[in-house]
Amino acid sequence: MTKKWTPASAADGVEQVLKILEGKWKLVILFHLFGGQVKRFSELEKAIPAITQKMLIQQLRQLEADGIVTRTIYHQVPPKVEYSLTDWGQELCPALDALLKWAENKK
Amino acid sequence: MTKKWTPASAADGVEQVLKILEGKWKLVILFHLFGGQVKRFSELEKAIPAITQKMLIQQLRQLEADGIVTRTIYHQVPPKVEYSLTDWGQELCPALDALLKWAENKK
DNA sequence: CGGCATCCCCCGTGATACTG
DNA sequence: CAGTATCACGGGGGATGCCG
Repeated sequence: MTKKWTPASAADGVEQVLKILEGKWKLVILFHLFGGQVKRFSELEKAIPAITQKMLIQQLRQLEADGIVTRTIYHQVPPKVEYSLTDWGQELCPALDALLKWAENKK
Repeated sequence: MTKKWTPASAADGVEQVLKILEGKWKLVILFHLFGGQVKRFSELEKAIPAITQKMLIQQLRQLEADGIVTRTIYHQVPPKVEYSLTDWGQELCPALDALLKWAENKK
């Protein structure tokens, strides 16, 4: 069943979501992790050449704080850190798919 | 069928969408217009007390430019302008619904 | 290799006052 | 009623350099 919204509460809810997705690079990062992919910090850097280290870290930390990505640290030399999506993060995929389909319908 | 994405193209597509939804007030406005509602400028002002005139206009203009809302002007005194969603704008509703449902699934 | 700190600039937002 | 114009500010984001 579709939930009952007031304009205010619905906008509030989606606003929370968009705040999570906000930030120039979050989506790019997410799409690189969708499908259960696990990537190292340096792999993400290579995959997204235009991003700066500062931004990559910052956005990853926010995604982590929001419970979307998981950070796994291997205490070894050289250091190794892997990023992957949480289950909840994976479930975001269909929602973004809906947005993409909507965008394609434009014309 | 689900479209085939490269991380880059998918991120690009959704980024365009988020750019459209961006802006502190767009979502609030949209939810006030969903379901075929037609609202006058002053009605939107009353419905969203915290917004300033400048912001309301600006966001409405951007939504209009993006093809999401329609602006109807009645040349009379006093002036009267009505805002409503385009068909494409209405179709955005289910996509936002998907985001809301995802957010509810958190915990 | 992975991450933090600092400086700086730009733009989105807000407050206020004025107009057709 | 439905805008436009102007000023001011705060924070997101970029560049660069240093640490464990």
